[in-house]
Amino acid sequence: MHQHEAEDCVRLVPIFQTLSDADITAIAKLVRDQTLKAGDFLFTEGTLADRLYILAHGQAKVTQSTAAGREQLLRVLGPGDFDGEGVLFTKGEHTTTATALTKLSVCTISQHDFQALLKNTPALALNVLNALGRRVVALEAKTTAQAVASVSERLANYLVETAGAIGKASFDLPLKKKDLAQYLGTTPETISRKLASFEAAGLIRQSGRQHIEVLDEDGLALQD
Amino acid sequence: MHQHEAEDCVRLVPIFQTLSDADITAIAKLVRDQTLKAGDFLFTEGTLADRLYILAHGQAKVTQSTAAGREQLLRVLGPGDFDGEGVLFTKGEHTTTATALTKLSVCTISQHDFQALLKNTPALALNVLNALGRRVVALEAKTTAQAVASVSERLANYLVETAGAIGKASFDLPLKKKDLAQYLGTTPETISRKLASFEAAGLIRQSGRQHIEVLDEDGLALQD
DNA sequence: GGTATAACTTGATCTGCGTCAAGTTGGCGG
DNA sequence: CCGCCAACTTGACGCAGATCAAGTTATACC
Repeated sequence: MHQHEAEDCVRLVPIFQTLSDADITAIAKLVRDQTLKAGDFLFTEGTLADRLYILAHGQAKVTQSTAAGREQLLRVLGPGDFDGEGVLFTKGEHTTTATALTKLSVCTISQHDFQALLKNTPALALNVLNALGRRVVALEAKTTAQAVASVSERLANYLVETAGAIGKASFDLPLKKKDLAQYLGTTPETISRKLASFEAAGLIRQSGRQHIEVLDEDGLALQD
Repeated sequence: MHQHEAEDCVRLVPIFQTLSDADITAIAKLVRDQTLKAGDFLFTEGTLADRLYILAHGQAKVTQSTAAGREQLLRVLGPGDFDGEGVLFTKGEHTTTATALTKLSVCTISQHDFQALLKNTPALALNVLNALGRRVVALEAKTTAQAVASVSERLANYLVETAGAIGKASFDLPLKKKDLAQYLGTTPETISRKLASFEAAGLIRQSGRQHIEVLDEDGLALQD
């Protein structure tokens, strides 16, 4: 059962997906898996980074905080996402904190084992390069948006993207407003106000705590 | 001479540095090198990304712009830095623009050749992973700083870092104020004012257009 | 070495959004 | 089904920093 969990986890992850069955079984043996409940930490800023974390089920958020104590949400991990690439280069400390948003299961591989894997499995190294490449592109886009776009723009854009990712115009926000605020680099109050004004403008409809219906995607796209 | 340039270029680059002489000579044969003058583009957003760019001499800036037309400076490339990792994964378009800041020479390798290199040289793949890992960490830090720190903080921090990187308290800014403003996510006017106020507070001394002397590093570090 | 021009400075004004504070609501545990 | 509490909303206010405008240097080029 445990073993089975581990193999599931390995099969789920894009960076392992193109590998042979034999490779996957071998990797599964190196994997340790654990279950966390919402609010638990996968790892925290400043601690030794010596394992790679792979999410099997559930969601987690990755944050970073400044001396001033404010926190920025960098990305949300879903099933198949991984983090902890501090492991990949010079052994060092985590520069971010990962917190479970839901009950979740996560698989980990030690730095040592993962580096050995990379050496023996060239295809894996390419897969990881691809994944990191995408991370860089996504982060660059986020940095740019943060710096040059207004909160309205960022929020409107987020709604359109999320609707697109989910595939329909009516959906539940995957994040609490507080987390969404951290993600967009603003405050819950401002999120509230902007959503209210979008609704007043007939661009969206809100109901319940988290439910949003996008009525006018084009209108949202041209929010200043 | 041309060949010599190429080999220089390959030797300069950290991702190639741990490789054997034989490998380096082989790689140098795949490299194409060119010279650009300040203001020229290495590549532009939206064009096909099919080469890896490695800076041999000079400096370049990497920027990204939004629909609204505003531009964000993501990073400055110096000798040995590389970019264009769009090449590394699914063939796609550049999501950023790179512009020469000075006269510079750059070496490029085609996607095809680079992927072949990666397959045949496992050590190279690891080096590239390390470099990308560092890029991710740096970008995460930049995103966080952008979102939660004031302009004063970001500017003060930039001055301290730059002084540290150069190794002395008195140095020339490597960037025009306009570019520095784009990098820090603000405007040239604000940079001017903040520098003036740092000088008034006795934290720095300015002379000429670009010259800065850091007088009180600790004082800068605790700018709000 | 003078002068044209981009780079920068300084000032005045305006505004988005953060902050603090005081409600209000939804949903879950008992 | 009720009451409690975190999550959210709404309002009032202030300020960092953007913007617009009008000088004031530097530096590069003839």
